[in-house]
This record gives sequence, structure tokens and C-alpha cells, in this order.
Amino acid sequence: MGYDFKTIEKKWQAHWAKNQTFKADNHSEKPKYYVLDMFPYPSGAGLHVGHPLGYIASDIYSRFKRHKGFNVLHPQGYDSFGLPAEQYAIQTGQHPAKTTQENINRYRQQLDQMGFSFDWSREVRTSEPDFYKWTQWIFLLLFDHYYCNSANKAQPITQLIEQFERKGNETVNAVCDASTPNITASEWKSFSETEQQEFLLHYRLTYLSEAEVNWCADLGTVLANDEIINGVSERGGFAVTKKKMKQWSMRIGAYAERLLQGLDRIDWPESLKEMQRNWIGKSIGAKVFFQIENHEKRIEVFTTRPDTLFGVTFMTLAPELDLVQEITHPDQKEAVEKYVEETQKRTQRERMADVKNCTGVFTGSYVLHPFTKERIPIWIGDYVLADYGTGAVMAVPCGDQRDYDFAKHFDLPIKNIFSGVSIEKEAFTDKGTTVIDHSDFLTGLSYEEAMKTVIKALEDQGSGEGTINYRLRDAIFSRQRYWGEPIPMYYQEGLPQPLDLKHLPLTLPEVEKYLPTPEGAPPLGNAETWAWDTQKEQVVANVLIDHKTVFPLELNTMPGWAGSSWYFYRYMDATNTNSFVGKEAAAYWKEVDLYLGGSEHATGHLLYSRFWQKFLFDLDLLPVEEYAKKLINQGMILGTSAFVYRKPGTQTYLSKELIQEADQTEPIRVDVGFVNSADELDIEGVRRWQPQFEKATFKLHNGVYKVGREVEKMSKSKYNVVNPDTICEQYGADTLRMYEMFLGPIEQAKPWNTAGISGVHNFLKKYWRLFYDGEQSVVHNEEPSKEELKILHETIKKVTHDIEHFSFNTCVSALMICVNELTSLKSHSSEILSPLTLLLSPFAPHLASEMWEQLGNKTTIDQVDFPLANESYLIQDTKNYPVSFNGKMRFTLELSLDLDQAAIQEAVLQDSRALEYLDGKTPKKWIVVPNKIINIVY
RNA sequence: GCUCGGAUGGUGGAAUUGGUAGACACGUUGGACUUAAAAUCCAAUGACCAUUGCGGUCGUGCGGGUUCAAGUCCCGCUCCGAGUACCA
Repeated sequence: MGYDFKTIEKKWQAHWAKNQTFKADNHSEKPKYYVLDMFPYPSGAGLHVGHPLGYIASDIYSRFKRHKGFNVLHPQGYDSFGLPAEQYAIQTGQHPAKTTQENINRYRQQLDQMGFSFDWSREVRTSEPDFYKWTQWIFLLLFDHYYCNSANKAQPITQLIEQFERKGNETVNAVCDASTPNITASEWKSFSETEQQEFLLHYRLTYLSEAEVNWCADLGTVLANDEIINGVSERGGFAVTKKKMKQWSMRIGAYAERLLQGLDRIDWPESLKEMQRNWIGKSIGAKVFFQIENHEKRIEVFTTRPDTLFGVTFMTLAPELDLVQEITHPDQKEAVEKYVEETQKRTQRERMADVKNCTGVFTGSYVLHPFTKERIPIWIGDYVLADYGTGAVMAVPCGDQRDYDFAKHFDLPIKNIFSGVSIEKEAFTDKGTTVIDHSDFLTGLSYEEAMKTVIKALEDQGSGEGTINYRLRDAIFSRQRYWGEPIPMYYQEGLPQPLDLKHLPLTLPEVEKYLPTPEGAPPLGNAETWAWDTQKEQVVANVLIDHKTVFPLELNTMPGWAGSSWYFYRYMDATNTNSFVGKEAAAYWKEVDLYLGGSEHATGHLLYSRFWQKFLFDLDLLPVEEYAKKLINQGMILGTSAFVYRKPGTQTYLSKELIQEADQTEPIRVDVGFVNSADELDIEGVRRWQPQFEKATFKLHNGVYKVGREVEKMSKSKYNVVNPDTICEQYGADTLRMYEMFLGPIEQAKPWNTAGISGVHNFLKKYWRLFYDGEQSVVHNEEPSKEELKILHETIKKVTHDIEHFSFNTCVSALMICVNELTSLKSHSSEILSPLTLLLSPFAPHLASEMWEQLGNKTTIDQVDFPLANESYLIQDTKNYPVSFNGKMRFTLELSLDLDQAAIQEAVLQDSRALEYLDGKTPKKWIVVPNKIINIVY
């Protein structure tokens, strides 16, 4: 018998479950520490070896913190609403709740087998009514608030109504739609109830509006900007077009500045913060109003270069703007309408594809320059985006390349306003390297001076002002889906009405079919019972709708990011039925101390959740403004796909070495399970695997068929998935945990390679043999030697330091070195093995628990404090001291205090680098600093 | 295009943040123990030259620079990865 990981792991997993070892208490004398993982979406494919990487790291840290005397909250749950379960339901008629439950069961089993120290008593599932009740509740709170710029926080909508009644909205300093008209108090009062409600939607933090959305026909739903990658849907890669629809949106733009500022206060990876900064996209510039000729309206543009105002030679509007219809000259009407229609038909991808082709059309109208009063032609062109700035740009061809290209293409004038710069070939976009020319009162000024001067001038004559613009768009919140949180709203006279808080949760109705209705309404339109009776205050059948007391309910559901925007607070108080999180629990746990997850959520979940956090903080419902103090992105574990090479049109496959450069071959993926570590293919296995290979001819090279390899994302469809179950079966969970950490730095993406796992497995076996020689226990209670103690305490120091700095790969190495050295010393003293076992405990908890028990300890290892390094053991001889010279004639030595000066001198003289430079000079003075550092000044 | 990362043996990766580059592990080669295999252990393993010893030279993507000392700092390139993309 040797290291019997199967028995050991089973035993301890059962022990932890039975004793609820990792249950966290909301009251404790100990300091608290909250370690959070991004909870998984339970997909049908189960976990592959890439998924647990972050969970392993967070588990190691959690266990370490417990050993360090912290009350650790380390929960887990499921982001269980989502598309795949719904698509499976569409195909099979199986209720998504059922498949979700099955998948969760499988996930739980896989997670348990890896020995994670989760507190499962706090499990959350976003698709459970007990949970989404509170998601709906937050939605209603958002509906009930607006963002006050003066207070710089969310305020109840009732306050806004009060202001409207007193003074209308002219003096209101709040975030609202760009199209919001100005009204007086009497106008507000003259509004009907319906009109008032409609007007308030311009201000509410979640609002219903006719919006241009990203429509994905294949998925049958709208997508948020972060769900589109390169112009196609993130999920499935389908085409995305623009479409106007009534949609719920979240006014995240109100929080743009605070979301930006908050980044400076949190310990998140710099790259991720940079991504969020770019996504928010703050730019400083000015608004400029251009009067339309023979028209009462003005066109407002946003520009970051108001200093180039005198270089404007035309104006371009986004074709989607309503204003376009209004101002088009009758002569140009046909051309403009044709162009607008064409743009709408094109998908986002097509539009992105021909960035180089200039397209556009003249509207036949003109605006007047605010200073020179020159006539400036108005064009439309799809290089101008409707949803950035005001959807209109003042075109300065000499200073902007796109304007330049547009001008060249349509033969529009280009006016050079830069002193001593040629614009023959391209626009001049450098700021600050020259001065402005031909620009009236700006002539001769630098970029900075011109900016200041022109903004002042614009403000003085009321035709513009300095302003800040953000790229961040409001987030569309409606999804035409079944498997999501119902939006707790019903429609009365076409106006959305919120359900009362006491009626939550509004639970998902049963439907026959999960597809949209024949009329194209979302799947909830299939429900027979989906109307709200305002008298009975309950959900009733659709047939009862009379628009007097019974009204239709909202058919859209919430997007995937709704539940994940606040779930981390639910863990603190998962069973509370009176509140989303109890005040006391929130005050105790306060915030997440360490959050682990992938960087792919940078502009999605991690931004939206910060937004909700700030909102709930404004309402005094949460204690902090940023919920995650520190965040670490774990890198993806990639798969190593295997390819065989088919000669086109044949059934012949060539071994990789046989392929000549001239050969045309088609690479075809085969399951990595049929390939060994030397890239040799199990031909018989492949033949049985798929019929296309059954009768195929495999051309061998030196008797074997070698496959080609390529590193890519691990996925079922690429046949490169390595299942953790197989690894656990073969090597055990402890080996898997340590190996995943050993693979490389936690933040780095790295390819999985099963071959290397034997090194880690050998290490655990070696560790086991420190206790046993075959069947015989070799542990004794004799005093360990100084050498053994030195090895141990060096390792304690390194392991502690490395875990604290999340350098788990070097930490595993340190443990390996330690065990190697102890093995060669034949060190079996329990005084060494006990602390060593504690060091191993976060990484290989099963084996450590077992050996701890074998050492005769009464308490389990989880209750024991981590060992501390005793510095006095660390240095015993003078020969190997690191000596460093820092250029200021000073040496730094790490020594223990009981050394005599002769020993120190010897240590210094041992260092040839120092000797060479010092040319034999001897130290003038010794400075002995208490505490092991000694400075020697020459 | 812009922004942010990165480049170290056959491979994954170390290097106290300016101080003996290549820790640890995989792989490879040789050896021990075995009838044999597995398991385990030992040795070698950056490249080149010398191997009748010792040794020597070159080496962290490329070219410069600072320094007694550079993988690490500065300047200029090349390549790779990620994010973003007509953002006015």
C-alpha cells in the first residue's frame, strides 16, 4: 500500500460535509475575511479542468486565512438563468428549471470531489424566486429613483415631482434623456396623469424608451454592447442589426464619473481597470450650437476640438437622427431617404467592414457658423454614430482624418487653420505642436489657449459650453427570453406601472412553448396566466384582461447580468426573508475582500455590479461604495487540440511528418483522449469514435501516426476538453489542485498538459513516504537537527510570503524542495512533519488532514493555526550569505545577531564582486542594526 | 489605428525587484534495484570549445545607453497576445 488518495479523499470530504466544517458565522471574535468566486452558469457540459482554476486558488487562500485566524466567508452558488437551458427547452420541450437542476447536481458533485471549502449553507441560485424576488425589488428601486447631479447621488423620484410642481424642470440638475423638453411648473401641472408618468421616464434610473437596439434575429433578442464582439453576437456569432424597439434601459451613464473615479480606490488588475476606463470613455470638450438656416432649431454637436471651430467646412449627421427628416430640403428628399433606408438594412458587421468607403448624402440644408455666420452645408453619413455625443459632428477636415476623407471623397472644401503645417495628404491631428491660424480671435494661440478662449467665447454668446462626454451607453435591460427574471411591471394605457413591493416575487409563468409567439412577442406571451389584477392584487389569466382592473404584464425578462449584479451580498445573509441582506450581516461582512474571476467580465458583470452597488449605497442600503476590495483575474486554461490531416476528397490521413509543403491537406480535429503525450494517435480508438474514420487509411511514419497540435480555448466542440473527473480518478483531487497551481502564475493563460502532472503526483507520494516506509510508520519524536529546522523554517517563510502574494506556483515549488531535502536527510521527526503538514494543508487538504490525524492530533487540521517562521533557525553558517552592494559604499547582509565580526568580515570577503570593485579596501565602520540587518559602510 | 500586457533552455516556468540567470517540474539520456515490468532511487541535461584534469567563451527577441554590476532601469525597433474600434 502507498498513498491511497481515493480512500483519503472520500473520508475527508464526508467528514467536512458531516461536520459542516466550513460554515461561516455572522458573529465572531475573529477578524472577518470574505473570499468570493464568480459563480458559474451550470451548463450541460459539466466542468472541465479550466473551470476550477480560480476556485482552487480562492480555496487555497480561504484555507490559509482560516489557518491565520480569520472568520472566512467562502460561499458558492449558481448563476442559473441563461440562454443554453432555454435553447435546450426550445428543442426538447424540457422545462429549463429541470435541466438547470440536473446541471446543478452534476456541478455540485464535481465541485465536492475537488475538496473545496465552500459554505454550502449559503448557496444562492439566481433562478430561485426567493432570490430573484430581491433582483426585482432592486429593479423597482431603480425605477423609483433619479440621479441628482447636485447631490451627486440617486434620489427618490418623489423629490423630482416636488421640484416640477414648484419650478418645472429648468432648474433641475438631474441626469435625463437628451431629448427631454423643458417644461414650466404650470405645464407640469397641466399634464394628465399619463403625461406626467411619461415625462418622468426621462429621469428614472430604469426607464422604458423607444430605443435603437442591437437586434440579433437568430437569437431572437436584443443584446447589450458588451454582448457583441466584432459586430456579431458573443454567443453563437450571429449577425446583429439595428432596430427600434420599446425597451427597458438602465441609466448607468448617470454613474459614469463615479464608476471612473472609484477605480482609483480599488485593488484590481491595472489592465482590467484600463478596460473599464476605455469602456466608460471620458472625453473633455465642448458642446456647440449651430443655428439652422431658415429654421427655428439649432443643431448641437459635441467636439473635443473646439479650438478648430474656424476650420469647420461642413456638418455631418447620423442618418438615424429624427432631425434628418425635418431639415432635409425637398430637392434632396429622395436621395436622403434612400440612403437612410440603406444604412438601416446593413448589419453592424457590414458597416464595420467598410470603414474605408465613404458614404453620405447632402441634405440640401445649411447651418450658420456661430462666429463667422458662414453657411455650412449639412450632410448625413454613417461614419457618424447616432448614439455617441449628439449624433452630429462639426466636420473639420484639416484636423480630423475621417472628416478629411469625407471631404476629399465628396469634393468639399478643406480649410487649413494650422500654422506652418501641410495638409496636402492627410489631416493634421497632433495637438499642441503648432498654433492656430486663420481663425479670427484664435489666430496665434496654442491648443490649450485656444480651447480656453473659444469655450469662454461660446459660453458668452450662448452658443455652446465646455462639457464632458462619456462613451458609456445606457444598458438595455429587456430580453425577449423566457428563462430570466420577470420584470415586475404591468401596462395601463400603454404606460408601465410597477407592482407593489409586497407582491414580489413575480414568479415565472408556465408556458407550452419557449419560442416567441406567432405575433413575435417574447415567449412570456405564450403564458395563459400573465396579467395583473389590480383589485385582487394577483396574477390572473390573460383572458380576463379588461384594461380597467386587469392589465397585461411585461413580457420581457431581465438580462443575465441582473442577478449577478448583487448576489455577493445575498451570501452574507442567504436565508433572510425580510431583506435582500440584513443590515447587521452587511455591516459585519461589509465587502468582498478578495474576488476571483475571469477578465472576460470586465465590461459586463464587473461594471454593472459596481453600478448597482453605487446605487444601493446611495440609498444607504449597503455600507460601502465599492464591493470588491481586491480582484484577481485567473487566466484561462487552454486546450491543446489534436489534428489529423486528410487528403482532400479521399479517406487518407497523413501523419504530420509526412506532409510536404506542396501537399494540400485538411486538418480535422480528433478527440485529445485518443492522443498520448508523444502526440501519437490511438488509431483503433478513433475508428470506433466516429464513423468517418471507420474505414479510413492512416499513413504512418516510423510505425506511428503523429497528430498536429494547436492551443485554443477548451471547448466540447473542439474535442480538446480534459475532464477533472478523469484526473481525480487517476491522480486524486489533491494532485489536480496542486498541479493546476503549479502550471504557472494564476493570472496567466496557459495550455493544459496532462503529461506534467506526474511531477506533482510524485511529490505527494514522496511526502507520504516521509511518514511511511511501505506499511511501516517511520515517524519518531526525536529532536530534529538544526539543518532540518532550517529547511522547515525557510519553507514556512517562503510559503507564507507566496500565498500572501498569490504566487501559488512558486509556493508549490518551495514545498517540493522542502520535501526533497527532508527525504534526502531521512527526516521523520514529528516536530518537522507537523508544521510541514500545515503548510501543505491549503493545497492538498485531504492528504494534509489525513496525515495530521496520523500524527496523533486530537483536533482536525482545520482548527490549527499556521506555523510561524522562526528567524533564528534560518541562518547557521556564514558561507552563503547574500551580500549586496548598492553603489553607495554600503553592504547589506542578512545575518543572525549572534554572529561575531570576524564571521561577518569573512562573509563580505567571500564575495568576489565586492572585492573586485573595492580593490582590497577594508571596511571603515560596521553598523549593526538590531534585527538581523547589518550595514557596513566603507 | 488607439490602449494595455508580454518575449528567459526541447517544454511549463523561477530569479530576494539592480547583485552568482535558468530554481522547481516535465521531457530526454545513462545507471542502480528487478527474471521482467511497474514503482522507486541516483547521475547528466542552455549553447559552443576543451574534455589527459583543471577549465574557457557566448548566452534572457533586436540595436544602442546608464552602472563596479542590467533578464530587471532609459532610448529606438521587431514580433506575439488581450481589449477596443468610424467615439467627433
